[in-house]
Amino acid sequence: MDKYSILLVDDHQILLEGTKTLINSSQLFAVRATATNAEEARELLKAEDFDILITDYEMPGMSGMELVQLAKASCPDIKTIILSMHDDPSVVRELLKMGVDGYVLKNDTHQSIEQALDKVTRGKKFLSEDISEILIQGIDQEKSTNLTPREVEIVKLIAKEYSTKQIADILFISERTVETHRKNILKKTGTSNLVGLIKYAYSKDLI
Amino acid sequence: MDKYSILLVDDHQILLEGTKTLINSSQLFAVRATATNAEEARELLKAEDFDILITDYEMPGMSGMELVQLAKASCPDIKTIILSMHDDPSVVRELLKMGVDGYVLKNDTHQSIEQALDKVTRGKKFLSEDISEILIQGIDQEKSTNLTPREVEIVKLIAKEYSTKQIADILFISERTVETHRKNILKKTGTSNLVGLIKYAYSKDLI
DNA sequence: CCTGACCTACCGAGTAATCGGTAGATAGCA
DNA sequence: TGCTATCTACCGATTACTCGGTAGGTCAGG
Repeated sequence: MDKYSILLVDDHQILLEGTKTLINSSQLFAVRATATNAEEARELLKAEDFDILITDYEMPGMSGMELVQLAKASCPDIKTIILSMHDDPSVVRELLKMGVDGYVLKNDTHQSIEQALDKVTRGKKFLSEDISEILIQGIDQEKSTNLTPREVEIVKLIAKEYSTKQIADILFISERTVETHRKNILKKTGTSNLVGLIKYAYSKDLI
Repeated sequence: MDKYSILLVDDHQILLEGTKTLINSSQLFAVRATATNAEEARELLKAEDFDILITDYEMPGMSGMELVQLAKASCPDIKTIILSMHDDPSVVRELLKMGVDGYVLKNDTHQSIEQALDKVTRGKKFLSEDISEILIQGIDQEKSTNLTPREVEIVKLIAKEYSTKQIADILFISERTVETHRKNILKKTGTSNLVGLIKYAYSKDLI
């Protein structure tokens, strides 16, 4: 059985070499190509099929995130692992939303990468321990709506089939204000009509 | 401890007497008053508090259903049991929706009434065996949408956030037709806007 | 003290949905 | 064959919602 072929991308040459050596010492995985920037990686992705993409997050030019998008677009089955110094919750969440399979912090032990490779090839997600903690916050935040309290209130009333006018009466505010809230809510939830809003409300347990 | 006081209503004198005797032989229940029509019963309900109302369904003048509504309105805690020859599913469902606590068929054994009294006083519902079967159909029918196939199709498209125009294009029919369908769907589902419709769709697993 | 987030409010133009009709075609069932 | 359900289609009036602005007041945190 062939080893899993890996494309390894990092703009730090030293880290690149070290990681490559580490991976190649494994029985299951082989770094088939490396790149020090996203554009280079992109060319390699076009030319050849890889099983796994391991990429830095912060890179000059195209970011790791964009690279992941490109990779997934041209090769939907590819597994992607982000190598990053970032433990910023919002970044992590965004990446996960985009379908990144693994997220490894650079200050983790090298075992993290091995574990990550093991997990993602089995179709699972891998997150460094520190990231898991972030994710717990993340889950909270994902359930929390990013709508303001007032907006949540209005969503609930909309979901109860009240019209703008009725909501205005209930909350003792102007119809104009309700309209403004609606507008902002639609923008925030990324939908363009009531239907999307209600579905959003369902997904957030607002109903 | 006092016996539960019962108001017994039936326009058939013989059945009224028989049932009264039956109940009064119980240690727990006592028929405190009887009536042979709904208006009479209504007066009694105004004058006095009862724990339980047992009423015929088919009566001259006001129906048992209306009587139940009145009773619940004036005395929300009252338990209501319907005595009926009807085993029409739609009738049974309608009654249950209205909050009737028990439903006993007249051709059931007299034990049914005793069981019904026992159950409703413990805050549970009672249904004659035959009725239970009807209810199983009822559940099926409640899950089935009563929308036509075409209408279901349109609901699903609405739920996917397509506008009337878009739906018309997708189905190769006129916008007018889609509008007509929407209208009919709203009427059938008893809602007046998209919000209610989407909630309906959720409840029916159409999404 | 200033900034940012939030709530409030208004305007106008445009689009979409609702309501209440009518009505022809078709197909199945009694 | 006649009844009923369904799908189709149109009309006009009205209401509701969407979108893109602007903008003032409040209040918390840096």
